[in-house]
Amino acid sequence: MARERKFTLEELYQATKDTLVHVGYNGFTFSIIAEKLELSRGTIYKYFVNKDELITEYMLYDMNRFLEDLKLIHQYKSFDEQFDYLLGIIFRDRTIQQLIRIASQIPESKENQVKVNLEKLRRLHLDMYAQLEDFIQLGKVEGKIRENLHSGLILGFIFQSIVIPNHFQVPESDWFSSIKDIIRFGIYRQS
Amino acid sequence: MARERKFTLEELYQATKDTLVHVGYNGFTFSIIAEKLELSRGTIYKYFVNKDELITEYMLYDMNRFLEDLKLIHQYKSFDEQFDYLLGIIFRDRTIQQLIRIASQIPESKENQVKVNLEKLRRLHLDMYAQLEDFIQLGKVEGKIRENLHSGLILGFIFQSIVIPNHFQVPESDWFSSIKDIIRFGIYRQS
DNA sequence: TATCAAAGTGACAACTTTGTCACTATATGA
DNA sequence: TCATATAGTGACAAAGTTGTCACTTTGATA
Repeated sequence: MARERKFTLEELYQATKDTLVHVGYNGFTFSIIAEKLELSRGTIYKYFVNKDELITEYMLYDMNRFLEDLKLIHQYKSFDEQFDYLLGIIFRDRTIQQLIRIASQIPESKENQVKVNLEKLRRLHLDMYAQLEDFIQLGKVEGKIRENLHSGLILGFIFQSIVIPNHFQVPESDWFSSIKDIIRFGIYRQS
Repeated sequence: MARERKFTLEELYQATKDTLVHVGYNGFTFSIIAEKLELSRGTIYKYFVNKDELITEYMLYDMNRFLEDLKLIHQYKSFDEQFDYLLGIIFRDRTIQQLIRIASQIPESKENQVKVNLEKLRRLHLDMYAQLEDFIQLGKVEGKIRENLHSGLILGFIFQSIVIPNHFQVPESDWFSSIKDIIRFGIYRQS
């Protein structure tokens, strides 16, 4: 009983993600999205009251997806296996921490849905951090990682390393395994 | 023979840097700068034809300053000393690679001065890379760092590590020495 | 094949940002 | 104290962005 839609929610979210990563929160406009999806700008307003609502809805979607993957880390019992698994999912989803940083730029909105979404995002972020904290603790209990390193620093290292730009077009799998290697053992030759 | 200026170039550049880091290229406006310096917007146009010229002039200034510091690395002969020195200046100037990323967002301008500045910036960036490449080679020749690691990855690792956000307010000097430690030896306990 | 619910459009007003310029202010020294 | 060079201002037009809405399109189904 209705006309066919010209785009799917997934396409819209993909365009939102690409645009956010490319031009940042302040460069994000509905015009850019409309052009990418070959729509008129007005159409997007049928689904989202403004850019903050679109951006936060997309972020919730993507963050939930990432958290589902993250929670599967418990399938692995040893720290080494968990390390491999975690690095794999972060590498696949390289934008996650960039999005977290962008989320913190969204101004306090009077739009109620945006407020609610930002609150939910904050909770997801805490949940994510709790999962990761468990992972670090396991590493310390197993004696795999040094106890004197602050876990916030270790996690920061992991997330930042993953997004090092591969300017020299090193093949993806070599690049990825070198990153894991550096995180584990650093750049110095073992004496 | 003239009226006193309400601001110095250093103050203007400082405001430019803070604003760029805070809101990104697309969020940058003369209004924000004018407000910070308690000026009218029109005043800034007396000195810079538009935001791209201000931003690129500021970046040249800051990049040149950083490169001068970087070149002093040759005062040190051993890789270990160079490593400490380099990490120190990058840590002091945490914004450098963020600025490099922002520079790549400035659109091709028809304004001639902006074109020239962007070209100069590209050359400075290459010069910087050449210096850093020497540093990595020294480390490999001395047998300090592993030869199988791509130097682009090592440098990326160093620059990204420095900007890990210190959410937990770990004292600056502890934070800094832990970062150096992880870069050298990774997060795993040495067996 | 007529109906109608959902999808899409583009023109409009309100608002913001950008760049210009005639004008005002002030420190210096003739 | 007055001439003048440089600094600063705020009002304006042009351009871009945001949000709204009456209208058109389309496809399923009665």
